Amino acid sequence: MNYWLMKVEPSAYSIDDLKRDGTTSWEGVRNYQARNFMRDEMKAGDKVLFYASNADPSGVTGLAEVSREARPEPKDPTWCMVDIRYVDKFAEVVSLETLKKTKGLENMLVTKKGTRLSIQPVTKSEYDIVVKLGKRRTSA
DNA sequence: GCCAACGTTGGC
DNA sequence: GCCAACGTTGGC
Repeated sequence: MNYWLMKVEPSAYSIDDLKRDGTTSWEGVRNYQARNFMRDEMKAGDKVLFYASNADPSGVTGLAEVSREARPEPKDPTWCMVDIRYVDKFAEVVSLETLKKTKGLENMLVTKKGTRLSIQPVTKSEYDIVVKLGKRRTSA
């Protein structure tokens, strides 16, 4: 079982879109490193942190899981896509700022400056911490 | 909208 | 194979 973080701009596709659609094909990745993660390491059932970039605030907005392993994109077989399935929408965005200041997440790639990789591996421990943050409701 | 950081391209 | 120029990403 592997754990991932997948980035997308909410203007392109949001957790609400995924909730509505149930599953979606993750197309359009045009980065070799990200493609190789999908092609070589993503398995059905892997857990996904759904991350909104260029958002207000940017951060993890919910959870998904890999429902179908990588296959070539029909129109552009150099690249490939997986399917992901909606799992949960967080009550509140776990913002990048929160990720940065949470103990145990210091090594997450997304918190590091200049990391543009749109699909990133995360550890189980990092995944669990983010889920805990996302499910926690603020008392305010 | 700005701009730093990064990946890719292409001339040599 | 180097590296400058260019395009893109993404936080702010």
